[in-house]
Amino acid sequence: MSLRHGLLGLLAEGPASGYDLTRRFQETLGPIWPAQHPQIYAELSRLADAGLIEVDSRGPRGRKAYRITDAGRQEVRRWLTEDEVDHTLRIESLLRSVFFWLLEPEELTERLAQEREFFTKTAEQYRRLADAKDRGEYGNSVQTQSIRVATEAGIKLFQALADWAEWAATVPPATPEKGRKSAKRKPAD
Amino acid sequence: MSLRHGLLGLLAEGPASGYDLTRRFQETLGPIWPAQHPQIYAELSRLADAGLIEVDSRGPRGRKAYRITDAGRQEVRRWLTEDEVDHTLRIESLLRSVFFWLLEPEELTERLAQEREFFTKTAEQYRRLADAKDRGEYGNSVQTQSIRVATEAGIKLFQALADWAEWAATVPPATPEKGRKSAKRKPAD
DNA sequence: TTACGACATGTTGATTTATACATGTCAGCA
DNA sequence: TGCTGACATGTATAAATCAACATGTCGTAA
Repeated sequence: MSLRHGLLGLLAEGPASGYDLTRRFQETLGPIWPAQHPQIYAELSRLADAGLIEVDSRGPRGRKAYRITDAGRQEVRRWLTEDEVDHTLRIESLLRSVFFWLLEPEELTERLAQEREFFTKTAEQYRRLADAKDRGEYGNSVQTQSIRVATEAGIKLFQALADWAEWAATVPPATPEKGRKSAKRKPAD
Repeated sequence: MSLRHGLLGLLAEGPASGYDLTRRFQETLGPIWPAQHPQIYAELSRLADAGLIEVDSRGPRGRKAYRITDAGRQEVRRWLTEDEVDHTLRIESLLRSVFFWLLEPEELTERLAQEREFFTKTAEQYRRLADAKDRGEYGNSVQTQSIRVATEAGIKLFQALADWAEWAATVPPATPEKGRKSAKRKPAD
């Protein structure tokens, strides 16, 4: 249900078409909340049916821009203030790390180096974006400021992951079963 | 497809039943890769059909423990070494932060305080777990060491988010449209 | 003028994930 | 003995997501 509210939130800034929203979801929100255009168009129809948005204008090439309604504005605010935040993450890198013991030391080193590079680069990107915003390149509307705050999260998050990959590479390879009894599990019950 | 490999990875440690695996997905992997039991049982059937796992033993109450096959072991390793990591995240907290400008300053303060508390607590939990592991409470098998590494990611990740929430609370509330022109967007095209 | 690429919106089907329902077993205790 | 709660596995249904297909418009540059 977050896509629904994400769309409403973006439309609270001003009218936009499905195409616009798709681009913003891919460019700005892509790393934190991916969404493809079929899902977006479908959700826009549902939002319109529910009266939370309405067609604002029709442009060339069948372009339809939607505008948020009062009910819609109320609904985003309700979401932000009343709905519980779902803190579930889904990070494939971390899932994989649980199985690192299956890799040979060299394979692990290689993998961690790749991960570290990716995370470092991504953190860099966010840092550059934040700098541009701090220089005022995107104006200083309230919306821009919120995105600046979100960007800071991106920086800190990816920097943390980069630090993690660096740290993980320093962990000495486990000497399997060093005289200790293995973690072999017998079936419970 | 990650659930499939997650299950294979867990089974690489030793035989386990759907029930066991469900618990481990909820307890250990829950925060980084959620999965409910219907999905797990279904995937186990598919894995068995594919010959990547097989029934190891049958216990009381219809309990079926699965064992990974050689093909399965090969498949997890292939996944870890050859498949590209999907770095897409999905973080509702961050999605919401893009819309913070819709909140009154007091509402925002409240929200950020809640977020910070949650992230701090979670980081704490991981830290305690890591300490216990470092004291050797879980033995020192290679598997335990991998989980220790994953735990470190949890610590760093949630600490970064906690720091972010703390930092965000210090950002002065934007004075909307201070003589500058608004970010109101006209429909492109 | 015609061909191309960007714009723009949709449908279809497959896969994945989540929620709710349903069933039965076994251990321990009252 | 009968009840309860944890164990254990599944099905059914709905919702969310993704990949692929499909269609048509408009501007522009060769």
